[in-house]
Amino acid sequence: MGITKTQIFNEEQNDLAQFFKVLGHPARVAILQYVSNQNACICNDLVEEIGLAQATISQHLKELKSIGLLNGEIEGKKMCYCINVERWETIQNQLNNFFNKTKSNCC
Amino acid sequence: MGITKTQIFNEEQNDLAQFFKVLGHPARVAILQYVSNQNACICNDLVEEIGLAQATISQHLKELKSIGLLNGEIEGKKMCYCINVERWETIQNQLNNFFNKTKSNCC
DNA sequence: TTTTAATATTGCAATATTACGATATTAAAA
DNA sequence: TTTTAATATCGTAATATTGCAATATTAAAA
Repeated sequence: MGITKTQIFNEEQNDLAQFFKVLGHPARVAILQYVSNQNACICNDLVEEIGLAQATISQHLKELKSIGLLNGEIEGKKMCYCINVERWETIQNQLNNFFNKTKSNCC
Repeated sequence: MGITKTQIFNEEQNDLAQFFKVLGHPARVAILQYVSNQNACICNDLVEEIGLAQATISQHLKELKSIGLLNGEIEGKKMCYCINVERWETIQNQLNNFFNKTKSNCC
C-alpha cells in the first residue's frame, strides 16, 4: 500500500512519528546544522553548500517549515531561514519525554 | 527518483537521519511504548494490541532491530522482544547532542 | 510422528518520497 | 521598463515504504 494507518494510533504517537519522519533525511539534518551555524540568517548558499538541486532544497525546507522548526522571512528577493528556537525546544522536550518514559524494560 | 543521495552527507548526518527515519512511523513508536510497558518480555500480543497484520508487525520489528533498539530472544516458539537499554541511551544522547548543538540561531 | 501456534519471509499492489528540469513569481538592479 | 537573481511550484521518473495474503519455518504439544 504505502499508506500509513494513522487512524489506529493516538495523537501522541502520530505527532512523535511525524517529527521523527521529517528529521529522518540527511539533507534536512544538514540544513538544520547549516542554518544554525550561520551568524547571518541569509541562507541559500544551501544549494551550493549541500549539493542538491535548488528545487530539491526548496522542497526539504518546506517540510521543515511544516512542523514549525524553521521560519522563513522574506528579505527582498532572498529568504531568511532560521530555526524557531521555541518550537525546537518543545520538540526536543517531547522526544526526551518519549525516550525517558519508554526505556524501562525487563531484560 | 526516490533514492536518497547519502554519499553527499557525512556519517553523522546519515546516522542521525537513519535513527529518525526508523522512529518515524507511529506503529514503531507504539511498539516501543508497548514493549517498554510490559513487565514480562513475551510480546506479540503486539498484533492484537496494535491492530496491524502479523506480517506488518514483524516487518516493523525488523526495522527496530536494524538500528539495535530492540533485541529479540527466542523462547520456544515465542519471541521475547525487549529494548536494548544501552543502545537506547546512546541514541538518546546522540539526538540530544544534535538538538543542543543545533539550536543556536540569529533571529 | 502429526498437529498446532508463533513468527518470519515472499510477492505484490497501492501509495509516498526523492530528485530534478522546466517554468512561474517577484523584487531589486540596470 | 527590462533584466537578473532568488526562490517556489509543477510535472514526472525512479525508487522506497506500507500493508497484507499466502506461504515457509520451527518448536512445543498432542
